Amino acid sequence: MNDKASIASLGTLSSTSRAVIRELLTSGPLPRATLARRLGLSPARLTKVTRPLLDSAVIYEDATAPNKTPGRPGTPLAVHAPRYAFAGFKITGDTLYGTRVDAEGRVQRAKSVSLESTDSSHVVDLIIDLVKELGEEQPLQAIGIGSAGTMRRYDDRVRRNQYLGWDDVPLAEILTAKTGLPTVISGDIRALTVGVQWSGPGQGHSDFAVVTIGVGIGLGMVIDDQVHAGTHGTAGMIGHTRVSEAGPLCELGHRGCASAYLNADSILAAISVPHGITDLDLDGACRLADRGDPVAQRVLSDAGRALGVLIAQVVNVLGLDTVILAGDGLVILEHLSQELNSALRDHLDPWGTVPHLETFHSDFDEWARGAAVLSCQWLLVDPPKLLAPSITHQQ
Amino acid sequence: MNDKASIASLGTLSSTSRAVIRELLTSGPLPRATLARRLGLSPARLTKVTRPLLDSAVIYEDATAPNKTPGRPGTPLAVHAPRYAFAGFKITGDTLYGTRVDAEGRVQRAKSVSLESTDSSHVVDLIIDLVKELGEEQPLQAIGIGSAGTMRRYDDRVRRNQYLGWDDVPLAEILTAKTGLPTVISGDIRALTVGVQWSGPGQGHSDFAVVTIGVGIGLGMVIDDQVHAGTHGTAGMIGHTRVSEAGPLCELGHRGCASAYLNADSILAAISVPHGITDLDLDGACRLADRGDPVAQRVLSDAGRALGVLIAQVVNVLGLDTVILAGDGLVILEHLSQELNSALRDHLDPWGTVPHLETFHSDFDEWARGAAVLSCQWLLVDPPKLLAPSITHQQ
DNA sequence: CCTTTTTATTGACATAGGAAATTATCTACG
DNA sequence: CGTAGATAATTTCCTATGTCAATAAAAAGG
Repeated sequence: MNDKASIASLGTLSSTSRAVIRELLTSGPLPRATLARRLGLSPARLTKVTRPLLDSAVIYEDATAPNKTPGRPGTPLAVHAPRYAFAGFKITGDTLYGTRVDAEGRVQRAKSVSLESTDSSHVVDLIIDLVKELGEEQPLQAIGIGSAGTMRRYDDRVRRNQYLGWDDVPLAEILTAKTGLPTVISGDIRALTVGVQWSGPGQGHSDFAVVTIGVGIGLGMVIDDQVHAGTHGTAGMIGHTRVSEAGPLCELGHRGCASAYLNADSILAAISVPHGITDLDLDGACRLADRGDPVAQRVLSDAGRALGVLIAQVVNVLGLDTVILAGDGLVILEHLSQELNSALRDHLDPWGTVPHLETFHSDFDEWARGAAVLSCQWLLVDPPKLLAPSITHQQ
Repeated sequence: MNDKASIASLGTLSSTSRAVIRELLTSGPLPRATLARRLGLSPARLTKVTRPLLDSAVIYEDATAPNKTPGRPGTPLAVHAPRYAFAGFKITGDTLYGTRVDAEGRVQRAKSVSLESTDSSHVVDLIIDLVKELGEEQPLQAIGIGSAGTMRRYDDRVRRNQYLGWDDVPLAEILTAKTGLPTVISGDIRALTVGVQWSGPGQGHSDFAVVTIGVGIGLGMVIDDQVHAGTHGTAGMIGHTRVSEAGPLCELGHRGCASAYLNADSILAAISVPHGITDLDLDGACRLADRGDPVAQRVLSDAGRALGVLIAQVVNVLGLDTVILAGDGLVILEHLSQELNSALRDHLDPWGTVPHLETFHSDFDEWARGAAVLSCQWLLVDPPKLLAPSITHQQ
């Protein structure tokens, strides 16, 4: 009949429609019957909910997959993911990484620019330029930003960012005013975790943790399908957990804390100082260890032990069976897996279960991608009140 | 008109009605307007939802509280809590503790019996007898059971209980068959945590942890208003967290683990062995420390340090601002608060916030009370499908 | 007494959802 | 090849849940 225009924003759909899309995005194409069972709806309702989504080309009927069970085969529904684009940014102390992804989290474009200053108005200008550039070919649904700090899961401002020197910058309001796009802010590790959850190795897991190593140590966690940030956004601060009473000092003067063993700078200093060398990087450290250098070997095995202890503690508290390792420091992982595993087993509670460890090799763009996926999740889970519902059901 | 009979089971109410009752039970009497705002409903809906609840005397209109703001004062609604009774049990290795509580978690009766054997059929018989006795004066809404083990939040069976030697006992099914009452099983620490959450010091907090010391170390956590149990019910297993690389051995042969410092038996052995005494209890240990006994003082301060490290780790992972200390080992707390606080501050992440520590003095009945509150929460949050809805709305 | 302010109720109406019957489309099997 | 059995999807009809706008109610302060 009346050919409705396509849906402007996924955030204006009804909660049931959004639940359908969420399920399709996180689980892949599914027939109506399966969807109905998963969402606890009747088949009748599902037909009624999906019809307007089909009419407006938010979703489509997938080619019928071959079927070996008796009975009429279901026609899988799938989201027209490429029709919906999201912009995601990661702000580090010196660089702004930006990506455009589709609803399934596939990166369509990526671009990074150096920060000339950490002044918030400068960074805002850079973000706006990048938003315009990324949105040239296709309108954007939302903007997601990840940076260090103590933001809540879906926050509207940057809180306590030590690298940028920002405290309480209402970035979402500013960007929404200047771009007209709904914007959400989150801690970078939380954004990465959402990327892992919806379109990474966390898919299909209701509970897991992401542990990142690199400049610092990060912990993101998904509990009951939700990213957990803590009351004040301070969850996952495990970088200064004491691993040993002896051991090296971290930059805060803690002896034997995790960052003193695991931060890239700590590892490099621990190797290069005794050897009197400079210009070492993690790859170089690994090569040294491969060649039998005792200092490098010891430093890396100590790092492995520290990581094992950390993971064990997280698993003991949360009772997880999946932990995903990520971060740019991951190159050292194969040199420390032995110590890691033995420390993990040694510190796990005997009544707990040994978690499945997965590695997720990722660069900085992956953090920006996570922020984009975060904005998509935000629209589909907890959309801001902006516009009137775009489609209604008729019986 | 037709004077409907009073509601048989709270579990048969609609989800909105249950949300209203939940809010009233956890926040106390509230006027309709406030209730509507908190639950995200329109005032009109609230009037319509609460009318049948008033008609059937599930709730009542409280005496109007004095009011100083302009405008018509609201009439607070309150739950007829004493009309609804729940039975809660805690099963230890040698005793069964039973309580009957009302919907607000107030204990109406309590009784405990010793187990003659840990045989499940024997324990089942004891529970059934106690259920009958507790339900004499008033019909029971549900049964809640707490025991050690790796049960999920609202489970139907006892899994891996080391003290009873049970593994996979379908206790809920058995008890429902024999008593006709909906039954829910949970880990004892989780049951205690629910008691703390709904009618204890956790009221009003969306996120907090309960740490218990006594025979063992327990950790219960509430995240986003929900008790967290982990995928396999193994969350909160922090008893064997390594606190130090030196230190005493625990019963599993871990050197310097938390139980080696904090379990009642460990503390008592550490003091009585050097002194060559027997028959020491925790009160005695405290008296020794008060009198200046260096062994007792050292053992207790070590315990305080261990507890501080444990709490810091939990807070670092979860980002909590409230931690509640409980358990029968709490008597030693004032002797170790100094070491506890310094270890806590020393091990907390500098970007985290120092949590508010509260103590909750409780006996074993409190654990049974928690199980009863758990069954109430279960009915109101996630009721089993048993009966047809008992009241309907008419426009 | 009247205005302001907030709470509570009412009735008209829209939407979300389910149950049961019906139709559609596949496999298995004689 | 045709039919029985199984499962998927739709249709029809009904109910439950919710909003909106208008109105009444109950206080405080002139």
